[in-house]
Amino acid sequence: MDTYELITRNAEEVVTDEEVRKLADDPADKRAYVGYEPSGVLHLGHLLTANKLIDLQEAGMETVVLLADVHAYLNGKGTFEEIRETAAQMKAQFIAYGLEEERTEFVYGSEFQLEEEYTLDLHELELSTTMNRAQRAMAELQSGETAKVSHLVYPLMQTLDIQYLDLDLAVGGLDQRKVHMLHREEIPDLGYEARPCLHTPIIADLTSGEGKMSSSEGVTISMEDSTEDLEEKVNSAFCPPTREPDGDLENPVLELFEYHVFPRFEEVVVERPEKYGGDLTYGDYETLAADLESGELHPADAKGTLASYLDELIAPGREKLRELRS
RNA sequence: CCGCCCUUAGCUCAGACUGGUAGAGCAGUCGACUGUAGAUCGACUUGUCCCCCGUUCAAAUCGGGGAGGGCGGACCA
Repeated sequence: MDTYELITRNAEEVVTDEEVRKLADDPADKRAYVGYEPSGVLHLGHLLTANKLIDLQEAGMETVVLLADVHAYLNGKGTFEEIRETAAQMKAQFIAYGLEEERTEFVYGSEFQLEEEYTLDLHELELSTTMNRAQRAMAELQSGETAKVSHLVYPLMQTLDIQYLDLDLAVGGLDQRKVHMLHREEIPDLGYEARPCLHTPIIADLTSGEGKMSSSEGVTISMEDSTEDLEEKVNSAFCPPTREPDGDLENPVLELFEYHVFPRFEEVVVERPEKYGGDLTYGDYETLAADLESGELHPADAKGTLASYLDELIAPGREKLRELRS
C-alpha cells in the first residue's frame, strides 16, 4: 500500500485531496492531530480516529493527541482536576491500544490555550464569527439545547488549536467537518495558513443500523466491556445478511469489520462448525463483505468472529483500566 | 429591572380549569419465529408528578414562597 493510500484509507472525506497528496509525498516530520475531550473510558468512536493516527504513524508522520481539558471544561464536564484525571487515564488507554508512545505527543490544551497570544487571537476570531456560525460548528452541542457562550467559544478554540499545535493535518470524525471548515475559512484572516483535514466516517448505531453511534445513548462498545459484554452486544447488533440494507440503514457489523478489525489485523479467521462448512479465512474486508452478501458467510458466524477480534483489540486497554482503578 | 411561558416514566408529552396519590407514544426488558439481529406477533417493567410551606378527610391538580430553564420588553447613557 503506498503512502497516500495508507493516509487516506477508510477516510470518508479529505480536504483537499491535492493538499493531502502533497503531504503523502513527504510525510516525514509532518504533524497530524486529533483532539479529544478527556474521557475516563475509551470507546469505539475514539478508537476509530486512533486507527487513523496509527495509519499516519505507519506512514511516517508524527502524531499529536490533544487532551482537550479546557474544551471539556467549557462543555461542563467538571473541574480541571477531575478532567485532568480522566485525561491521564485516556492517555494510558491510547498507548495500551497501540499508539506508539515515542511517536505520539500528548498535549493538554491548558498548556497553550491560556497564553496571551492565543487569547488575543481567540478574541479576534470572536470578532469575526457570528453566533450562528459558531453554534453550527459546535458538534458537541446537544440538539435542542440552548448554547452557552462557552459552547460558542469551543469551536473557535478548535480552529486555533490547529495553528498553535503547529500541525500539517487535522483529523476528526465527519462530525468535526464544520469546525474544520470554519478553520479553513477564518484562519487565513489571522495571517495563518489553513491546514488540510481528514474525516473518518461516523459508524452506524449498533442496534439499529441508523445514523451514528452515540456514546450518550444506545449501545457503545468500550474498554470497560468484558468478553461476555462484547459477545452480548455484538450478538444483539442489527445485521441483515447484506452489505446494503434498505433505506438509509447501514450494516454496523460490517462497518466494525471494515473500520476496526481489518485495519488492525492481517487476517481474519471465522471459526465455524463443520456442520456449517468449517472455518473461513479472510485477508481483506471486501471478500468478507461479499461472502456475507452471497450467503456464504452467515451473520451469526460473522458476529461471533467480530466479538472475538474486538475483544482482542480491547483487551490491553481493559487491562490498563483495571490497573488504573486498583 | 419588568412581564409571559415551561418543569410529570430513559425521551416527547397528556392529565391541572371541575382535588380522590398518574397515563399515552417511543424507548427498554422477556418470550415466539428466524442458525444472528431486525421486522412481526405475545407479555412485562418504569415515577421524589422540580423543592418547601399551607388549605383539605384527601393535592400532580388549589393558595403562598423558592429553584432551574426558555422567551420577550425596558435601559442603550
